[in-house]
Amino acid sequence: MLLIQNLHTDKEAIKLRLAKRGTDFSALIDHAIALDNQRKEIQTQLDDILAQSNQLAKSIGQLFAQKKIEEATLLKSETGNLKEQSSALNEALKSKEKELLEVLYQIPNSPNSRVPEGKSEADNTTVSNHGEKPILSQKLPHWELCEKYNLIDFELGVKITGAGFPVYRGKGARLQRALINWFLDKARDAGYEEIQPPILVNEASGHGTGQLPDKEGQMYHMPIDNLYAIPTAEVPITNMYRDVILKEEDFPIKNCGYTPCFRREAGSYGKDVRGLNRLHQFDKVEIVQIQHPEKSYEALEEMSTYVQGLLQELGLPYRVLLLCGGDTGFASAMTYDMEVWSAAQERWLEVSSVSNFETFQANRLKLRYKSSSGKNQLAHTLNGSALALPRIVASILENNQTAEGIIIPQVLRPYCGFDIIN
RNA sequence: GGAGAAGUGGCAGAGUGGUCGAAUGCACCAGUCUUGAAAACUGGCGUACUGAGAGGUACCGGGGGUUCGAAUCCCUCCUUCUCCGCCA
Repeated sequence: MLLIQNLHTDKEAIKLRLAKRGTDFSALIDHAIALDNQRKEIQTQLDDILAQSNQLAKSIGQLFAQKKIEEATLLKSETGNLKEQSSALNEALKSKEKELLEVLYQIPNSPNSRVPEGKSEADNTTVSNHGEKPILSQKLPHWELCEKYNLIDFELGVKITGAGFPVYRGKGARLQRALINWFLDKARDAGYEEIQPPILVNEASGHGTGQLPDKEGQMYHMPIDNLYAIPTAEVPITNMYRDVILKEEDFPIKNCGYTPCFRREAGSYGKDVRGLNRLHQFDKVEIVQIQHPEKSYEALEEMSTYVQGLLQELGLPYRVLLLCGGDTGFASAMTYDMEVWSAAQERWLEVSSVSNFETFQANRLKLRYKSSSGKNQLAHTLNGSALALPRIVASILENNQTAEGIIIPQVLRPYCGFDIIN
């Protein structure tokens, strides 16, 4: 959520930056400012009435103490009017605040100046390309390879749960475990503290990172206890810092965590959901940083470099995209996507998204730090996948297929305990 | 799941309807003293909204209520502790 104070002071600049998303948010911003001005006015009136009430109550108290019952009773009769006014104003204030919040919830983060203008993924900038696309004699898509080598059983998952809940078995399961462990070890080496968070979160956490209220339909919800299955470890890990005031020397905070992730993916169809391309349950190692505002873009680059290092070690051809305004996530100010080449599908698959949210999340989270001047200021939050498993697996299987079997990347062999799937 | 007790500032802890945003102690910050430190002394020491400022308002686990007035009374939810039950 954008800061209403910033909308007051930087209105035009923010409008200009938001325009890069390809949608005009001017009207919403003007509306928000108008609502906030109305809110302030009501607030001032209410404060004034409450001040009068408090004064009166104090006087009544004193009169009672002095046993001046009659005078006190007289004053009491004056309070009715004030009470009516204050409860009316209070209601007006609450509804105005709610109205304002609803408008603010609709305004996405304002993109960083380096973010290119554009409406859709077609307008993303390719920052770099790495590695060679393999030339294969046989090109089986990963879902056929999974069946051939009995690695992942999609239909068994349908039987047990439903589409998008695959069953990993044998070397398929071991490869999963190997990837998770390798990712976590690499993250730890890079200075990230390993976290094992809960994978069910409460409503407050959903609001903290912005999944609620707008993306409610994308999460699995357990109404009996009003808990949500996390769509990413970002939710529980970032929420560790909800309502926290950090010291400046606490920066940077670097956390990583492996969790299963659950996404309803309502509305997806076709080739996008084939095989491992899009699942309802998948595994991911996430990296999260809480940073000083002056250091957050440095951190973004560092995280991008880190993720690319993983892809290089896995030997997967990949490209880095700087997302355009329209494709940048709602809460993000700037996002790099890493996509790996899927040799049999002959398409790029997104395996990581590294974003700087600046204060957008911190504002909702009330995640602040005490600056050297002693003032509490919002921190910056960043996160990225490092990495999401399914598409990495798809890419390894497809790119490394040979007549003899699927060659396991060197770095994973000690973790897998085998070097080929055949 | 059942029964009981409790939740107050960074921590400890007083406060059971009226000058209480909250005593006191510890911690912390600044100053005095000291070559320096410690001790002692003096002062400061929560967050948010609002206002140019003085100030005003809200917050004593969350929400709601009673009252002229609530940390204090009532309802409800959450959390913690003790006992019982169940259980990886």
